[in-house]
Amino acid sequence: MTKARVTVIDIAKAAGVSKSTVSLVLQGSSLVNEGTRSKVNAVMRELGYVYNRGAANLRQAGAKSRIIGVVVNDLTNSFFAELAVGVDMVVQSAGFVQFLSNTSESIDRQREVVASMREHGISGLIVSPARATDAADFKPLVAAGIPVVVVVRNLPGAKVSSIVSDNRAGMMSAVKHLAGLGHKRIAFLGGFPDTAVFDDRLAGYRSGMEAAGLDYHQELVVSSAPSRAGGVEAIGKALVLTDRPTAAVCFNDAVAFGVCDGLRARRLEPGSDFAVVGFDDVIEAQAAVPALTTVSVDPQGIGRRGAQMLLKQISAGKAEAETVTTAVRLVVRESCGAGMSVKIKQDSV
Amino acid sequence: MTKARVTVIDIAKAAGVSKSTVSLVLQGSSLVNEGTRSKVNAVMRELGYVYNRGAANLRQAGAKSRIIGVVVNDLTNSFFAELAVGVDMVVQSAGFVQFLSNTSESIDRQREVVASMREHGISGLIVSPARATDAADFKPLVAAGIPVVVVVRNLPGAKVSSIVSDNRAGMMSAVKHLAGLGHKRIAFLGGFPDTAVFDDRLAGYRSGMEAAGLDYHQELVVSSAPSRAGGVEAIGKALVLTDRPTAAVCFNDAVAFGVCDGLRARRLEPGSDFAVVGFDDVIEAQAAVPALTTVSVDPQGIGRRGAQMLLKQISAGKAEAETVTTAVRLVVRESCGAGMSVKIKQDSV
DNA sequence: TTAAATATTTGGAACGTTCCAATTCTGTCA
DNA sequence: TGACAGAATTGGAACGTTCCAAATATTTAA
Repeated sequence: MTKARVTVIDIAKAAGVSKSTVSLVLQGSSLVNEGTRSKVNAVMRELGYVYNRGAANLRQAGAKSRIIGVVVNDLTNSFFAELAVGVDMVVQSAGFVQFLSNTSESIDRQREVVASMREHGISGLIVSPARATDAADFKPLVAAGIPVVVVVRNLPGAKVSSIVSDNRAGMMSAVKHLAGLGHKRIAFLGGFPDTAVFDDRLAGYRSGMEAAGLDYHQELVVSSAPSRAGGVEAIGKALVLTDRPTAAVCFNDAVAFGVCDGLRARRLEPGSDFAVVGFDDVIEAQAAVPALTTVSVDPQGIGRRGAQMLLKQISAGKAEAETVTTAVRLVVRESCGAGMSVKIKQDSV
Repeated sequence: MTKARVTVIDIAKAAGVSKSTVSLVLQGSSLVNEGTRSKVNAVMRELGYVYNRGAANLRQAGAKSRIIGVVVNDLTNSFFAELAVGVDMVVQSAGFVQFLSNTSESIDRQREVVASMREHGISGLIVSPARATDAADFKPLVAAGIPVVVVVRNLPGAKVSSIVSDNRAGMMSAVKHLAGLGHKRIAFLGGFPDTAVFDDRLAGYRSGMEAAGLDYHQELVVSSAPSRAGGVEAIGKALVLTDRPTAAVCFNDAVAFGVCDGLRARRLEPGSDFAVVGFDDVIEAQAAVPALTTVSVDPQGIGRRGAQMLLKQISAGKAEAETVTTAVRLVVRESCGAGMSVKIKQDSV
């Protein structure tokens, strides 16, 4: 059953050449004679040779494992699944393979996973860090010359490359859109205030309000868990305000869905009675009823971009930390009140 | 920048012992003196030692890489993302890491990916094969003593373990449920007829009809792509039948969503005017309007189960091919006409 | 106090590859 | 024909670990 592995030496013997020659063939060297090459290849096929990257990697002693580590904080979220697919695309076509792990927002698990990947000799790492990740956590990696690209959530203070979507501009355009529909009291709902992403989106909200000539009211921003349940909670608080909002931008789509739930529970129809805009454009956003108006961030694109950046750093051998923010765009669907917009505008004219 | 790797020899030297002793410590052998062990550990921490699994694996020459390959045909589909998460859970807690790749239904890519994984010395493989995968494709792997577990789609003829959900029973219960609501003409919509999964589900449909004492009509089964678009197409064909169906079981949830779209396009409300039942219970199913009645298959559970099975085979060293079908359960929500059911039943009493 | 038993440690020799320096072929030119 | 350049090939010596058999240190029993 457990057949002895067929090695480069076996095939050398069978082909009547030396192991060095076989090795040369393996790496496609131009030094080897055409005839020899094809004979060796034939023998390899015949004996069912499989290349042992571990051994090769051992000798080459460098960052040549051709393995890319990918660590995400929540693979169940289709946003991150898409991201992983994007990474896989470019990584695969560059002849690398991807180690993928899920941390479920646990920093401990993240640490384990990263350590394990390191032991396996990854050539680079793409990570969407778990909440509250210490910026210094990836220090040893970069010190060892392993490029790291942080995506989605940035890690202020860490000297690594990162790709984040333009949270500020996205939220700003959402607010401006709502203002353009005639809304004056626009709430910002959901999200944990201690994260960089929250700060960016909130800043976008403020700029948007300002640009639309609307006042910023502290009570209109109500934070909560960035989840569906959090959305329900947030809209609940917002609706008891003496001067009720008529629209809301939400921290993300999950919150937005929760907000819709909460509205319905109070006999308000999202879209016609209250405008809601999400952020992320997850797959469910367009299938939902009403279809969610949201800021689309193209996670697959981020994945591809991050992978490209990482590969570039790997081949350059130099980890020049760069930060890019990717463009986002507002996708207008129904939840912002496409129909209602006309009515409001007529009223105000 | 590129620091010299610190090896077991370095730490041996620094700790004043031999490399063999360090190695013993590394594998937690009970042979080594407690004092020595802690000294060695201290030095390791101090010098920032990182274990080189490649080298270890090379020596151990066996299936001890602690890498599990996971290959899915469509990671964008949240069903498979969930599955991967399930695998990751058990694999990770057993101290393995997961190589994950996506084939996007391409057999070529699947071949590449599997070959690459093999070169990296995976200890085992979990795969949801791309459509039209040749059963013999995994022969070399098992011949080399690498356990393979096929999930979701089975590969008739391949001598590997597999886990599939109980497609037959699931579809049967769906049909029986609809029949119980008073429906007589129940269609089977969507799916490609050349797949094993299709055959199973169709068989379940037939048994269900039979059990309910309903006739099987060839024209009531209309196949199509197993996608949303396919669903639209299928319901279109079904509605022009002279003797229209009043309900449908669908190949999967995507088809079911398409069927709902198609119904609405014809001014029919899914649920009240026409009952539809899906299969898979993807995340969107419960958030949709109307919430989809569907057969829940717990992809994460399949992932966990598959991983356990694989790990068992790995540790046993023996690949006893076993096939398990996991239980499914019908989740009744709105799209089968929860409200309508009462009415129909009253009518028929 | 010594032999036997047990606990601990230790040098090599692998594992399968790549790299280097050196060697053996070719054919060409004088 | 001999010398020489280039093309093609080749035998070790790594790489960082584990394993084995053997050596050494420490106890225990008599």
